[in-house]
Amino acid sequence: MNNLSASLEDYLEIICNLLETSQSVKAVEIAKKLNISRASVSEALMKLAEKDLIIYEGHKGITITPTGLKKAQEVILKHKTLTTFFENTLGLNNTIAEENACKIEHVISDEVFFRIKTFQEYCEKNKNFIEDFKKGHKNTSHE
Amino acid sequence: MNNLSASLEDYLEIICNLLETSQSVKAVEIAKKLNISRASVSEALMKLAEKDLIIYEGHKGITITPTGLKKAQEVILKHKTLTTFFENTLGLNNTIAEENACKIEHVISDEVFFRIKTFQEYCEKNKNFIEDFKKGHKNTSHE
DNA sequence: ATTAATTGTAAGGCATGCCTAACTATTTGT
DNA sequence: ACAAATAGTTAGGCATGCCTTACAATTAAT
Repeated sequence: MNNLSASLEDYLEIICNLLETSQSVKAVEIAKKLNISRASVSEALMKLAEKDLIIYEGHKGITITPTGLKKAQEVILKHKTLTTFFENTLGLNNTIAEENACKIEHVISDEVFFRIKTFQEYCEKNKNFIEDFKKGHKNTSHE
Repeated sequence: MNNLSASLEDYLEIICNLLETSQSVKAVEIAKKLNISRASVSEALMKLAEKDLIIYEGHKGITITPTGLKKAQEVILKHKTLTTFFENTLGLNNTIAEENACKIEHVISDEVFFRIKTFQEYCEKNKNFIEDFKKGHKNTSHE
């Protein structure tokens, strides 16, 4: 009962991102962001609150708990690292990189994730190697 | 209605793999392989048959159609390529590589997949670069 | 303060994908 | 050929996660 579904991880991630620019988030903002109904968001928020990942008080808005923040940051780190790897190392465009990171972040294990992170950093230090690779892919990387 | 769920892709993949060693596959073999009930397999096979990806005739066994084979091979290629990338380039052990490939193969887009494939081949030609990277990870790669 | 607009909740539905239990059909062994 | 074992199906359940519709609560505007 401790593990979050891909769906709940997404909610948490969005809440955390929205909280960076405003004090408290409203359910309707999430509904708009995810393009789903207010009712579905309401249900999901109840589940997150039950797991003590957020504090949800209806019209008063949503606040994240320390546990929730930790979990959200883990997902966000996966998201960012994967996006960077797809863009900077593989040379793919941002849209494709984001879309794929969004899905893979929920299924990748910590071991593989951290290894990709380290590898990405290693590649960052070896620009020549990556530039040579990217030369064959001018098409997709900058459309 | 054309897109396969991760679950149905898994069934198709296993059917294809089992067909390599025997003429026709039985539902019970899949149930054992996936560790799920015969009833669940039965349902899934009906769905695959309805989509014309397999020919299913109960006790007579399962046969794959050309369309089904094509789809299965796509998934299998993703699976193999990802596993190889995780093992040979990132230096992770086979179990972790397989587990992650198994999940990512269902959510990764073709663009990202083909780029990883090309990148993996590029790395294969530049052993030094990869060997230097792997030197820091003796632990996980060969336990 | 009262109405209107916005936001949130509850109820009932649908699809996926798994389960068990009970039943049917087929195959195998003697 | 017939009983036993094996394989497959059906029915009813459960959880997730989405939907719509209708209703309730809150906030904003006049």
